[in-house]
Amino acid sequence: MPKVSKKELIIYHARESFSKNGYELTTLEAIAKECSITKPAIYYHFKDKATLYKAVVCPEFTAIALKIKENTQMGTPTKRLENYIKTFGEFLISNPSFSAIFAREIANGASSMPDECIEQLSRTIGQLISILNDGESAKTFTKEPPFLIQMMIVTTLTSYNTAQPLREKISQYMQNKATQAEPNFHNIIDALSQKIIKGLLC
Amino acid sequence: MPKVSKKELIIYHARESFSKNGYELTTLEAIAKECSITKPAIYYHFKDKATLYKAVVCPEFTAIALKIKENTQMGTPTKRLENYIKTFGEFLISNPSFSAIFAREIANGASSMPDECIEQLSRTIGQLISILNDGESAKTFTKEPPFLIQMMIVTTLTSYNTAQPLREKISQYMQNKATQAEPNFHNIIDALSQKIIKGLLC
DNA sequence: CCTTACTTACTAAACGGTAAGTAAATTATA
DNA sequence: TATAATTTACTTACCGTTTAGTAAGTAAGG
Repeated sequence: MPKVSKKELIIYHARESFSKNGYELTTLEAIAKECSITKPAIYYHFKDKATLYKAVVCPEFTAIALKIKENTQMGTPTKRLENYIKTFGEFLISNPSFSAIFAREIANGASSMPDECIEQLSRTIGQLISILNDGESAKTFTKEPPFLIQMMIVTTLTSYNTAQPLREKISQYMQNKATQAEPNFHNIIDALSQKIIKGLLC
Repeated sequence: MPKVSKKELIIYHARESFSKNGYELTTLEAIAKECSITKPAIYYHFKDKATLYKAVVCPEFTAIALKIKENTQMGTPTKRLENYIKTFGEFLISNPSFSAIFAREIANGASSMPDECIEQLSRTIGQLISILNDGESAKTFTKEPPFLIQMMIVTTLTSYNTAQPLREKISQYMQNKATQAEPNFHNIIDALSQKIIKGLLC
């Protein structure tokens, strides 16, 4: 029996809606309905819509930053980079709302991203930079712009998730091409990891 | 003296706003103001907001599909793939509004993308599939999910553009790390192209 | 009796879209 | 060729709905 407070319930349904519909198309009325309460009840727990949004996204950015840090401390640069990519990918699997929220934030230039999240993101990228630098020093990696590598990892994976409906629509236009079975996301993570590491090796 | 019709002027300013603010936060009133006309004048030229949006995005998708086709017909699979990536990248440079619009469409699962654009996108991906297949047959490329490669190319490049404000914010949190000069976008295209091709080679 | 956790009822503003009118250009007609 | 009719390209004024946010009231628990 999950003993979840009403506040957490609101956050849960808000996350679903922000992920599915985006910030603008999410209405507090709809969230309230999902929670079987009324809209002003949300205002009892949260100052306004933007604050609710923060309550939705900040924990996710904090969690991913923590996991990345935990999983990319030890081993060779290659192994650490592999773990970086896999940790991020696995996080997207266990937090299905995150891909869409993150992809929209990037598309919007992070204009509405709370500072707290940006700080967590910097930590994550700082970790990536340290891995790339170590790999460079050890002459295993070539020198590349770290932010490009970050984008290759995170936007490829998040967009692969959000673009699933697009893939389905596109495959309808591809009658001629053989419709191969869609790889599952674990395979996509592995394939991306291999491609990026191979691309970086000296 | 650029002889541009009022209709084209509306499309121009609409593109600017859709790119900068997204579909929901773009108001017809604001577009009208930019054109020095009134809102109903827009309705004289376009049925509704969605139709105006189509008029903004469809030409871009058609143009990129055409350019890709033109530039990736001849040469070795490696050269064709390089051209695919570079053509896409150069298109983003000459069409600065496109990155944000495209990135948002992907983030939204292309739910509001006109069928016409999806058809153009399918053509583009069809072209990529043919390059990858040829490379596979020639034993130069390993077999990879084409859609993953497509995402690695297009979302990395579009997001690299849209994420520029984010990069600036992040660099403020990175006092300790040396702030290396930001590579220009041509270099990013080259670097991505090399990484992807290297990752795909047998 | 006071705080918690709400509900009902409401306001204000924004925004997509429309109705109706009009000046200027274009075309048809006498 | 002068004039009447029509179309083009708008404007002013407005409507209806949606939605964030608020004021005020209330039932339950400590």
